[in-house]
Amino acid sequence: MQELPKSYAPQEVEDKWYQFWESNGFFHGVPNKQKTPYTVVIPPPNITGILTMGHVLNNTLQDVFVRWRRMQGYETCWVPGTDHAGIATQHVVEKSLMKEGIVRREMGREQFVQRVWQWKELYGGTIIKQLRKLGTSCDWQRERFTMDKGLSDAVQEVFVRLYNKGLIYKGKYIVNWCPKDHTALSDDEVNFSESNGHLWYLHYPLESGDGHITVATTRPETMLGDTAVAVNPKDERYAHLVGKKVRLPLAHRAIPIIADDFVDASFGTGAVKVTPAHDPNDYQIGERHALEKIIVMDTSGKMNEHVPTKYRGMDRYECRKEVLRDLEKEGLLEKTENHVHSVGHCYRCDTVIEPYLSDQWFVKMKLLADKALAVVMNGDIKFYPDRWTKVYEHWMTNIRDWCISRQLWWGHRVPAWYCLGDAPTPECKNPVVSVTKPERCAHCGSDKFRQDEDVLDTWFSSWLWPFSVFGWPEENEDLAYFYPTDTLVTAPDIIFFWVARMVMAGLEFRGRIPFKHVYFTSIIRDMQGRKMSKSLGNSPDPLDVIATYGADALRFTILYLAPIGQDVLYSNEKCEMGRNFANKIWNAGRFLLMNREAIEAESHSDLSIVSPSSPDDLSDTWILSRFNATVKETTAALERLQVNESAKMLYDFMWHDFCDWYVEFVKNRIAGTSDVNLKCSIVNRAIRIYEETLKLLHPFMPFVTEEIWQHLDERKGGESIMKAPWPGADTASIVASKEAEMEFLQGVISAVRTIRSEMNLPPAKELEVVINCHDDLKLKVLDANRPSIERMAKASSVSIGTNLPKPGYSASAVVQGQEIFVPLKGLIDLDIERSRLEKEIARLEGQLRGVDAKLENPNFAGKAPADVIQKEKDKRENFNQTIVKLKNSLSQLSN
RNA sequence: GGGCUCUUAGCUCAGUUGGUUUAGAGCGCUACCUUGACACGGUAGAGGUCAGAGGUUCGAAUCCUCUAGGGCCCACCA
Repeated sequence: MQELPKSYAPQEVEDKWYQFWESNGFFHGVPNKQKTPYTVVIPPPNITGILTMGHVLNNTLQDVFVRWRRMQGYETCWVPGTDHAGIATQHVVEKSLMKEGIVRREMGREQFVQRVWQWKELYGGTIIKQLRKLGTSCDWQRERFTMDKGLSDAVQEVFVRLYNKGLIYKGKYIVNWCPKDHTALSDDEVNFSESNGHLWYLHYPLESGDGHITVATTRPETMLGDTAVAVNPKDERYAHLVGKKVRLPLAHRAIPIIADDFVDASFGTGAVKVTPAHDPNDYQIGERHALEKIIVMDTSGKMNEHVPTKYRGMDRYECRKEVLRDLEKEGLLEKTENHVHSVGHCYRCDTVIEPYLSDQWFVKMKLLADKALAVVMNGDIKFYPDRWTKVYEHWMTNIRDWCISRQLWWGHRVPAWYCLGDAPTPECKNPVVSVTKPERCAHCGSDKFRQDEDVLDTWFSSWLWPFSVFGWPEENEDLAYFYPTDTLVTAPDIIFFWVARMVMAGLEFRGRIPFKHVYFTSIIRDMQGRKMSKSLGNSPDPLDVIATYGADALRFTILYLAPIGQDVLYSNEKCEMGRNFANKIWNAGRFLLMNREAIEAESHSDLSIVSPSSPDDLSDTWILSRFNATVKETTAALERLQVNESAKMLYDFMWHDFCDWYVEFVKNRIAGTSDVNLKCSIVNRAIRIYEETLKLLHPFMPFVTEEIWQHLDERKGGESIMKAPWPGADTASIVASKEAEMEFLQGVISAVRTIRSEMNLPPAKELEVVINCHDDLKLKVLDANRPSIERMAKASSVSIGTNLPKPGYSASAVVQGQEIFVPLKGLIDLDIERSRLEKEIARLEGQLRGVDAKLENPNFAGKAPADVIQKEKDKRENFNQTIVKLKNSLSQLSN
């Protein structure tokens, strides 16, 4: 066996092992009746996306769950894929065309869509390649894209089914319109932000000629489309005007003054201009009062033919200025106030959205939402952390219909057809909804049809993801076996976009929930707490991090840092923790292998055939106890989805228990014997525990664990740690008394080390140690581990006995009631020792006072459980004894 | 306007149902150590009235109320 390098070099092994796993098909899941399935579907990243720290957290978490369950014997299937991301992708391709001087509209729809496909083949899915660098064990044979044939079929099928059920309808409604992208946006795609605007007070003259009514508005240009002025019916100031008319300035139209409850009499002047075609509230008022709806802008936000000639063709903001100037000229602008209000922006291009009346397709949500709410409220689906349940509930009970049409070219086209017959009947205006083009119009018999121009919201394909990836609507074995999925790991900001809608779709089309657990991840922020964003340039490139620190280091660090539902402040330097840990694991393995080799050479035999000795050694019993406790607790934490907890426990066990103490004991025991068989068994046991620990670590750090595991033994071709069984906890090996014995032993060693350090004694200086022990069990422990104490405390001799006198000029300590003396004649500085002891006594007396106070409190004695009281009494006893002994030492210091 | 969340060592954060805690970790800091696994390391330290006030309890970082200050989400206030 070649010697392992001194430190772990992730860059040299990661790709090798990833290819090994993938080419051996270890990631692939197939229906297997003998096993329980464990299914995860990836939240499909945008095809335009590149890997961010958010993806790293999200996908590492999924990988931990999947690798862990796979080792537990589940038939795992983690379906990866990408989302076609309508607006985002169209944008990217449009931009690249622009560089060639090509305008989308000029090249035509068909050609453009073709270009997007070309773009996708060339550049799309970068993120998928990057994910492999992270080590994700996705089932790549099942990779899907939301525009794949099968998934597109699913979309069409769903549209038709919902339409036939009356849950999809087409209507004229006020939608959020992006004048730049020329498309409607769903409510969720609009970002509202506070902005400093103005409130303009406009005079609308009464038609009767006597006076005017003043309205306040933030968008004066829309006044050209006003069809009423509304006041609150209870507002006495205006009661006499209701039913009268005003003359709309500039447009010179007469419009009525109406009364509507919506109007807040205390805001502005208490009178509102009503523009039903350009404001959602005004639209509602318009519906209630049968007002005309005048659209005054075109789809680019320019004023159209329904406004006076002089404003036509003006941009909405240019028009705003012009309208204000004209009103002022006519003396109709009363005043202008500064006004902070919230303005909606397009989530893609940040253009101010325009409420706009247009023809759109909608999904009726009420019925779907009621069912989807129920399965979360009754616990069929559990959210982690639970508090998102409330957010979900609030949204689901206040849900509005979902606008699913988008005026884009890239996406799933609405499967609705319009008759183009030469002799249309009135019914021919109604669309025919069908997956395929209808052969003949049922009304006029024509065979000419035009398909709806709109495409569907991207989320209209994502909400089917948990079953469309398995081939739905086709019923097949995969779908039957792998659906429903188990754990969904996603960011809380898409709880409405995606999570809620998947629940609806799952129930509607499969009759079953789409997943059982939803893990909402943390948000990764920079050290100032800002969100990672392109414009701030504060998002590290995970691939750089992997190149510098290694994938395992990144994975472990981010898992360790991210408790469920708390945001994480991240910087690259934090990955040093993971890198150092990987290196620590590496070197522990290196130590064991080096020793085994040395012993094999010494014994001229194959060490692996020598079985481990029975665990009569305390360090063996202890490490087994600690190991099994770690298995138990780590597994339990994973079951609660508390990945950071399990990461911490493994870190502590591997570093502090295994390396800091156990390996040191192993060193001492090997050095302390010439019996080769004994040496073999000591190292074999250590290797075995180490190997089991590697398995526990594997889901977190797949690469380093595989690399070492492959060195640990001669492995056959297709063997991998990722196929090894997840260790089970042998609870019988968890022995509290043995852990207590070890704690005592560690305490003794630490006490001597502390004396050495505080007395400024050189590390190489060997010390005499005298232990005065009055406890039979502890005596046995000390006696059995004398060589370890000698080595680990650097002692030339260790005298152990009952009633040993305190040597003169010695430093002292008390561990669990037993006195430890280190004779230091000629070396001791009495002042240092005195202050050491005084400080310790003072500290203990402080503790003692606390315990005394508790015990003297009659309420405590009366109400606390007996075991708690006993514990406090034991504590008091301990403190007392220790204090007495230390005081004794103090008084005899100079003897 | 509603709702959620956070405030624990210089920094970044753990702390599951209130009691084995003398409140932990990593980084940073101090002293010593290049000892045959590891300086990406070891040993020993310093450092916190758990944001503040009240309450419940025998007992609170942990449960409740309020206050202050961060962050987030939802909502039609023109």
